[in-house]
Amino acid sequence: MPASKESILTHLRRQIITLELAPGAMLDEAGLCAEFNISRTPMREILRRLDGEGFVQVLENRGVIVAPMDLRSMRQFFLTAPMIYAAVSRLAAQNTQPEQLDRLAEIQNDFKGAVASASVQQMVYYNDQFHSQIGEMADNPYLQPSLQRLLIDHARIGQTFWRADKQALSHAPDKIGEASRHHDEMIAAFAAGDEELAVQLTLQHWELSRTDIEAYIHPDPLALDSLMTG
Amino acid sequence: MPASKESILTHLRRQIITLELAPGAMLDEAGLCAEFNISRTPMREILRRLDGEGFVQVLENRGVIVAPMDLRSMRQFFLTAPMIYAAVSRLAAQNTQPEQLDRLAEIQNDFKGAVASASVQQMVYYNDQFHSQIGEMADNPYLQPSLQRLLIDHARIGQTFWRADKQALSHAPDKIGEASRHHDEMIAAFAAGDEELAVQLTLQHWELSRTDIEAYIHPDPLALDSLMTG
DNA sequence: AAAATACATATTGTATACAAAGTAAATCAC
DNA sequence: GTGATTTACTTTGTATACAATATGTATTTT
Repeated sequence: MPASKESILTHLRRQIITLELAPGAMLDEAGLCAEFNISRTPMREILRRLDGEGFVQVLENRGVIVAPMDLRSMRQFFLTAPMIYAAVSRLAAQNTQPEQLDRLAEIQNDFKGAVASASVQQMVYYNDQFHSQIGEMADNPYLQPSLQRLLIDHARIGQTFWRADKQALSHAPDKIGEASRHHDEMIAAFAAGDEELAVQLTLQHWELSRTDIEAYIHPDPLALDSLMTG
Repeated sequence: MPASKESILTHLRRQIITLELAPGAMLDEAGLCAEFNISRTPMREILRRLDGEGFVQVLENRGVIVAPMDLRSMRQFFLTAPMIYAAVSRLAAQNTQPEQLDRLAEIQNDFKGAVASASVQQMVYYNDQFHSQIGEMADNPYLQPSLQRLLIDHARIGQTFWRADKQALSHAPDKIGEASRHHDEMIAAFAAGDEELAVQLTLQHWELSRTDIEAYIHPDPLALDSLMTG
């Protein structure tokens, strides 16, 4: 039996943000059709839709690739993310519906489960879901598409954030725990409709992620120093 | 001979932002196929793409409609537009490439031509192109999709802005002329790489548009007053 | 007569066959 | 042997036939 289009979309989106499908990787149309038991027409529609959402790029007459991550746009990412995240959080705090908040808490629960089971892929996935849900709550059709694009690359760029192994955890401050605590505090801020707190927490959360990513891209020069002098 | 997909996309986008196709209007797939001499498969692809860009909505098993304009999202529009426009202008001032600036000047020329010939549809179209081009110059893949969505509704909501007839022009301040002057000054600011000026002009430009739209939605209550007392 | 069901019709979604474009390999020229 | 051109093959794009879903009308039932 063929898989539903919606489930295929969800599946491919998850594979892309967890890096199961590498940026720039070619997607084989025929192969995907076989994998999900559907014909080319609906599969092509799925791939075009993923293109519209920024997950893949359709190259005319030359197939489909997973959206590449060039360092060129990295700078734009760092400039744009805090602005959009803050704006979305503020709106979410203004507009939160009770069921949406319940859903957010549910996702945060799943996220904690992923942390407990040390599954990086699930952490990445549920963290993405968490921030997506805040986008839903903001209920702003103009910001939504930019937020989604930021979240795709944030999930992929920030992958290392979640890869802290046991050794690192015992030495370094528990970043994952801190991120999770932010989530809990954000839920409380949304519940209270406290815009300012929501924004403040969002920026703290961003800062945590940013420093980690920058440390990865731009490792501490002292380490290099000791290599040269030692 | 069948029309190219690109030309059909451009055509439909133009029809939608100029209100030639009304918000919420049903689009007849078969009719469009006949009109452009292509089969259903590529036409469906075009419609899905327009959905991804926010021009239309594909309703599962129930056809395609031009993206509706509900008053619900109007508030979000007013909240979001100045933030995104300002951010895009700043980035554009930072990144402007000479050829891009030439193209911007070219569009502004076409825009002035539209003003001279008093063609509202062309004014709407070239004004949209002008601001789209600034988006190109900003070269930020994360902001681009939100900007595009804002521009779709800005073009449609602001339609009345350009409909100032000769009578109105002789009495009221020349808003169209002012908007055009803003465009010229923005080109100069981009050419000089003057971020602050570009942002300031963009916000002035927005303010001009905003007051006009609000005056239309929310007419001067004094007129109502005189009706009641006279 | 009003409501509900069943049928006919129109429209949308999917599968597949065909056409066109791109890619790679082999042949030919130099 | 190297480079260009032709040819075979693979992959993508388009047309069309078929299936499924929705809609509107007519009929039946109460």
